[in-house]
Amino acid sequence: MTTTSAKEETLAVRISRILAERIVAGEIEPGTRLRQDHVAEEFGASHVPVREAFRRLEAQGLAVSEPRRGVRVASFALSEVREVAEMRAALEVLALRHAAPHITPAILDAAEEATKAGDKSRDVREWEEANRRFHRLILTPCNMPRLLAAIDDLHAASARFLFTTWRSSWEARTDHDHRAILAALRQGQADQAAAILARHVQWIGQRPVKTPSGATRDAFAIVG
Amino acid sequence: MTTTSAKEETLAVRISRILAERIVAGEIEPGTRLRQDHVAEEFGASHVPVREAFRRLEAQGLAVSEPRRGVRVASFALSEVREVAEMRAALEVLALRHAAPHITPAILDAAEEATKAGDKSRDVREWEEANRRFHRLILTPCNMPRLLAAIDDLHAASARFLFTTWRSSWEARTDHDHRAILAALRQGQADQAAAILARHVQWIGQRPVKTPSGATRDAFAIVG
DNA sequence: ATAGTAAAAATTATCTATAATTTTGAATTT
DNA sequence: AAATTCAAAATTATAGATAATTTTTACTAT
Repeated sequence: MTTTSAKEETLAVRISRILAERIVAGEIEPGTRLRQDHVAEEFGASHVPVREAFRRLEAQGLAVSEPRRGVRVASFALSEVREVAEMRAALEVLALRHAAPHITPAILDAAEEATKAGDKSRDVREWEEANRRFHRLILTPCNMPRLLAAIDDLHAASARFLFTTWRSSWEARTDHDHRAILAALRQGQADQAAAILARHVQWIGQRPVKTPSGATRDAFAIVG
Repeated sequence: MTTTSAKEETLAVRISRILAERIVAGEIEPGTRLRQDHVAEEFGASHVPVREAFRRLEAQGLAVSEPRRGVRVASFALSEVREVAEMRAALEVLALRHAAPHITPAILDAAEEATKAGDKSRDVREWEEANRRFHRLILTPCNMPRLLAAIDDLHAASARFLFTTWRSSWEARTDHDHRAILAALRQGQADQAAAILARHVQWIGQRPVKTPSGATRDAFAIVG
């Protein structure tokens, strides 16, 4: 997600950001058509910036577009969840390898705080926010903007799967992986930390879930 | 204009593809402003599809856009070249691991052909085409569309660096890495193939080069 | 001469309007 | 009753026009 300053944000960027949040949160079901005039009306805009927003969502993998047939919310199969998880593992490991030498004790403390916040979380949304904060904290020092942007998009996709599955039912749990990663980093064992991270990100849960429309289907989520 | 497009390709897609080719080929220098009305006029279109094309280029990392200040061709520093190379290594290794079990002898033969074509190439463009064909052939069987799309974008970025550097001066050379990768795959040694691929993709050459505007600067390129 | 400032030109971002295409739904036929 | 066809409605894609902003240029003052 390319974040521009809130004030100097173009209309297309704002629209795409808000639509992305809704799709990730599971408020709009996969396959739902996004109709440009409806979206335009909602935001009090014309459809030109809406179309640009659609192109952004498309690039993020949150929407798919067919010429002359419009745009719909991207669907996802188990295979795609796995794909995103494996890509995250590969890229986060790369980022951590480069970040490790630049991670300060202050960063590790902040990451510890994020882990605690995750353990205390009351719902999925809270947990996801803390989890993303943890990952961002330990990866950002790699100083590779393109890599971090790619990881951000994959995180959004992961969060989508997560929210779809644990929409209402959520019970806090202590995140042993996060603590193990921090312990390894504190001891300067970057390889060990990377290995745990790789496994951690690919943890996939699976359970039946109710869709917003009432149907029941098999769902799954990455929880790392 | 006559909107009877022979293909089912939208105008925005065609414009972004052609602009991407130019940027990758080094025909437009980094930092050059892309002015929507000029582009629109050239393609005989209005600026709406042009703006959409710009959003696509932005997502591919080939252009950068600032609100109200327009879009310019993305510049690149050595650090960014390295970043792309490392991302490619991480993702191509992942793709190869999944592709390996599904690679048939016919695919390996085709990849061998691509390698030979690369060895015979008379200019960079020819070599790059053969090189990309080789990588696509051995990676496509992984059957992970999102991963392959990400790799494609990284290839485009790599090609950009390559063309900038070896624009005119090119001498063919036999690609030992490609042959070693194929040999390992023929013997069912996927890990070995992946290891060579990872190193191969990160090979970075460095040399002084003349820019289109006449200046001389240090350039570099991934050649794998 | 150089720096600062204001008017002019160019450019971006958006809106309104129009053409083309697809989807929907009813009427007709098998 | 099911399938097919054709017209109407909805929707997408593009064009043309307008307002806002930035960049450039020219002018003035030091």
